Amino acid sequence: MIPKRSKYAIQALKCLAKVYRDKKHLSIAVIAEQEQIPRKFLEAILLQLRNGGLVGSKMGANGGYFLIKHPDEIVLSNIIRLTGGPIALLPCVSLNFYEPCAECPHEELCALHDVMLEVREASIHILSKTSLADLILREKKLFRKLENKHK
Amino acid sequence: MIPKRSKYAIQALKCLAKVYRDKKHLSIAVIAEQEQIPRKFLEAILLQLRNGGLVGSKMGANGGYFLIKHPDEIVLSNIIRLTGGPIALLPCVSLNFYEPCAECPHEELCALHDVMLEVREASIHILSKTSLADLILREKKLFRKLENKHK
DNA sequence: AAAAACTCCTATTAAATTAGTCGTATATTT
DNA sequence: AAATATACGACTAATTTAATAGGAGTTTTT
Repeated sequence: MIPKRSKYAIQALKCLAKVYRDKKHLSIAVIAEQEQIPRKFLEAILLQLRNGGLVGSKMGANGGYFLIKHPDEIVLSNIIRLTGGPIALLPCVSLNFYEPCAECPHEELCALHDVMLEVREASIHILSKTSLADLILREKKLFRKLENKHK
Repeated sequence: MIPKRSKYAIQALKCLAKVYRDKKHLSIAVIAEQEQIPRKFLEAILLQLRNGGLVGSKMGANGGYFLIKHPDEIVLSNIIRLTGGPIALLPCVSLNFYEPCAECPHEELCALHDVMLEVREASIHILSKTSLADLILREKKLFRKLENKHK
């Protein structure tokens, strides 16, 4: 399970992606209300995303946050790593949060390690081919699909 | 990340799988020492596995735990679900621990839901094709591989 | 210049989950 | 009966995650 933090981050970034082409920025308060995220919690998350280089901010009245990268370039694995932590199921197969297993004398000999590596690869493959732009596009498609059903 | 519980469970079951054909049973104490798992913690885990129908137990002197199913039939997804909980990255795509997202008005319209479903399917596919027997076989192969390297 | 609308930053608290422990009852073998 | 196991419920500790509080610093609007 990814933490709520990460889910909130994805939601917030999706909002920002939707106004990207207009070069608009959105304030914490606006995003928080739109996405039903606790204001102060969202604040911390956006700060994290800023430090991670995904978003920029503008201070002062009429300020807010905006995407630095194109919505095509921001992928889910990226967001989750910045906010959530490991995607891998075990520390010994995590790229960014690696820790050896206490008991395992040789990682090379551990079959579980191997299997968990496979799982990680499969998960990351999907999560890093899906960008914010993809999410939005996909949502439009889902909407049209549902519309047609009701006709 | 799966909890330690689940990793301990896999280790313990692997031990039991290794003595399966001899119809032997192992005591908590023996497994705990062999695998460096806190004794009492392992006790709780084995109980969980027993309630889940994976192992049986025999009380009294010379008692212990043993596999009920064949090592071929016990797969990782099974073990993790019994001890750890969800494999899915979000509650809304979990088979056994499903909970709807608070905000999502229509799950059918949520692209994230879709992506996370894909991830779950990919993970479960791997985890449920890998059995205890596979793990052991795989470990033997890895060992031989390493041996050949050193020749 | 002052007020309003923002972000920025640090610290704290609250809640939930996970890890691990203790004591005792109960069953089985020797 | 003594020794060796599991069974079980209650409890504690540690860690992580979620959320809140308060105010300092910036920029825009009026």
